[in-house]
Amino acid sequence: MARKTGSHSDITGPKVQDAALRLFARDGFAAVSMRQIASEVGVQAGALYNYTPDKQTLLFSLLKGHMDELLSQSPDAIPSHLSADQALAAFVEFHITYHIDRSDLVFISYMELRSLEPANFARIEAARRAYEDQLEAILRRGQADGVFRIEDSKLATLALIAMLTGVTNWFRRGGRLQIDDVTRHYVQMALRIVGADKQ
Amino acid sequence: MARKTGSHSDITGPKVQDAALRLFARDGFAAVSMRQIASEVGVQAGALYNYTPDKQTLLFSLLKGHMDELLSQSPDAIPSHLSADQALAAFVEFHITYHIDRSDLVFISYMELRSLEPANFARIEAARRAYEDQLEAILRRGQADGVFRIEDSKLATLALIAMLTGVTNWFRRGGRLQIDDVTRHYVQMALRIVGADKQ
DNA sequence: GTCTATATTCCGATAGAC
DNA sequence: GTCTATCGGAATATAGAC
Repeated sequence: MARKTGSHSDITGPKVQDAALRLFARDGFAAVSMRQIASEVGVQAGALYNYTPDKQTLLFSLLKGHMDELLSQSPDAIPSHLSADQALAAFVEFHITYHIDRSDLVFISYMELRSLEPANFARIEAARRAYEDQLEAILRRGQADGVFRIEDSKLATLALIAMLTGVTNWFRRGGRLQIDDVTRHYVQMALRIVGADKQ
Repeated sequence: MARKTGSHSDITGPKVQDAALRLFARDGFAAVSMRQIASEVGVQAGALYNYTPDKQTLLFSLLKGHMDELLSQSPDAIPSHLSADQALAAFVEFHITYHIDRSDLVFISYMELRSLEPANFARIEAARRAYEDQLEAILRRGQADGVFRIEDSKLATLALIAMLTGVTNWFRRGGRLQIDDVTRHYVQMALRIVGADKQ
């Protein structure tokens, strides 16, 4: 079926998101112009406004989509057949493998929160906290079961998240380490942090 | 001694740096205008150019000053009377206490590196790597002494730095935890990561 | 759906008076 | 050292032709 010339909404739409993500991560939201995004996509600036009402909403939709997918793919409850240390290992593996090929999204999710209007900011922050709460639930379960030796589960949660997400800052495919190596080491470090390593 | 009206270089200079740091951290380098900075300082935009040749150099001088002071205050060698675990504990305490009241600098040092010209970027990156090498030296010493059980000292260094620096993202003075509480917990977690905790 | 053209605003940086 | 004024350019977003 031939398509009318100049009608490419199902192609152009994702290209706009991809280009915006890449450019926002590379240069920062404020430094990227709508003309730059349009140029990457291969259209003129005016055409972008068929896909987003404004630049701010374009950023928000990227971050919202990221958090929604993260929350939909992460196990929202601890499977009952797993012990706390097994659940923690699974969380570490999930977190690293999910984020490792999304370093651009991780970067702008952390950095361009401030570029969001307050209402949009609040929605992203709430999603992030919900995700962190999943990890803290694992730590509390390990505390309760006597498997983990943690004094402050909130502090340990924040320390773990920072350690794990930091991988996206330096990991490069084809580098010295494979993803499996990285997850194995980080699982061990995570178990050690909570006092559950098997020596 | 009376001062000539309109002459305030020793007062205005630091105010320019302070205002630029705060605004860059809040809104991002590209989003902040020289007019905004001038307005914060209480002068007109043109007057800023008595203190910096351009906006880019203003950012670089902030980051360079930060790294220079960090490197000058951190112990550049491991005191010989300290064991590796004592040296690690000292590093953790230094890193947290140094950075905890400099969250703006930490933030822009991580985020606005990309806003630097390549030559300036390289200088900041080199300083950052030199700092990380100080931590890795401690880990290698612990490995050699048999005090630490680490498979990959580079990986452990990156994990530790990420975990420790993450404190600046959430710590607030007057909050639930005092700095001493935070450092105590993080020293324990750091020792656990390297396999040197005393159970 | 995309284009061209444009209204409006703001930017970094400089020149010259005081 | 700070001011006012300004140059040259680029920004977001919109209007209307096709």
